[in-house]
Amino acid sequence: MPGETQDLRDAGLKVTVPRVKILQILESASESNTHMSAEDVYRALLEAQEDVGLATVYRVLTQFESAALVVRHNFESGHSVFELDRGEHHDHMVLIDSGEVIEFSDPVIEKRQREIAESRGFELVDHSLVLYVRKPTR
Amino acid sequence: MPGETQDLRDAGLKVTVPRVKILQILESASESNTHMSAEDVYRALLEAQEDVGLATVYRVLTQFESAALVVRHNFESGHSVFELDRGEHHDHMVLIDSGEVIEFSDPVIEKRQREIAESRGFELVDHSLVLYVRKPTR
DNA sequence: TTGGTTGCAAACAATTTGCATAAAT
DNA sequence: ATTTATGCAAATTGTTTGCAACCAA
Repeated sequence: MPGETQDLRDAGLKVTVPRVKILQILESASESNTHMSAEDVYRALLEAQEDVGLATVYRVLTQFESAALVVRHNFESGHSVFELDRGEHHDHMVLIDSGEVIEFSDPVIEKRQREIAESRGFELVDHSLVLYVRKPTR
Repeated sequence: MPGETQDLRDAGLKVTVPRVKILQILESASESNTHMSAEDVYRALLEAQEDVGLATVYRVLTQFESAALVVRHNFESGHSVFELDRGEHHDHMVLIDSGEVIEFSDPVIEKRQREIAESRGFELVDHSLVLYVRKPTR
């Protein structure tokens, strides 16, 4: 009866060991505000002695994305990273030196984006905003 | 003495046929506000009867990026698209249905981004903003 | 029981690299 | 004459798919 089981049921997915375990891994990553790649999740599973194939990790993550349990980001080309969808929308700030990701949300920008799209005659469906920042030189 | 030749010299790159031709292709794409993938550029070269290898296209585009002649975007995972860097910064709006890319620039958002980074104690170095929009349903 | 799920290997797509040859300065 | 660039094929990387065995409902 842990939460993961219910989350999976709600998403209409069968409750299997790989899926529960992957959800748990994403949950702990979420606590430390970390974004994981499929490869990262795969390694975490191996460390936890779980014998899950990499292909399954990809399949499960894609299913989770469709079920809106996770959000996929393509910050850089070459690979995707995933994070648990905790509902509230936010944007990202990436520290150039460390690669650390900080989340933020700003109503002014959100509003302005909608205005810009509408002023061009469009409806804003989604957006992606990443600020690349660094600690001031001194 | 065409402009491309000088651009390459200024960038410290040898003036070769592939490089000049690729610059020209990116220039005409720039006029029609189009973003091209490496594959797109490669096909354009073939159509122009230029016998340039795909690997060279990748190498040249990467060099152009380092030389700040072009900007690379990763709108969607799987492949990069390139556009000539005409100096003025701008963001992008992608039409969900057609994939068409529209450029825009908004001082309010630019300013706010800087404020957000600074309020967290960081210096804004760069950013990426993409609005995914669609034509209103009716 | 039975259809959804998994592991494994093979298949793919985008991009990179090694190397011998060709071209630019 | 040197140094750098190119073409081609082979190698890499990230991700997807076919399929037989497996497992949750």
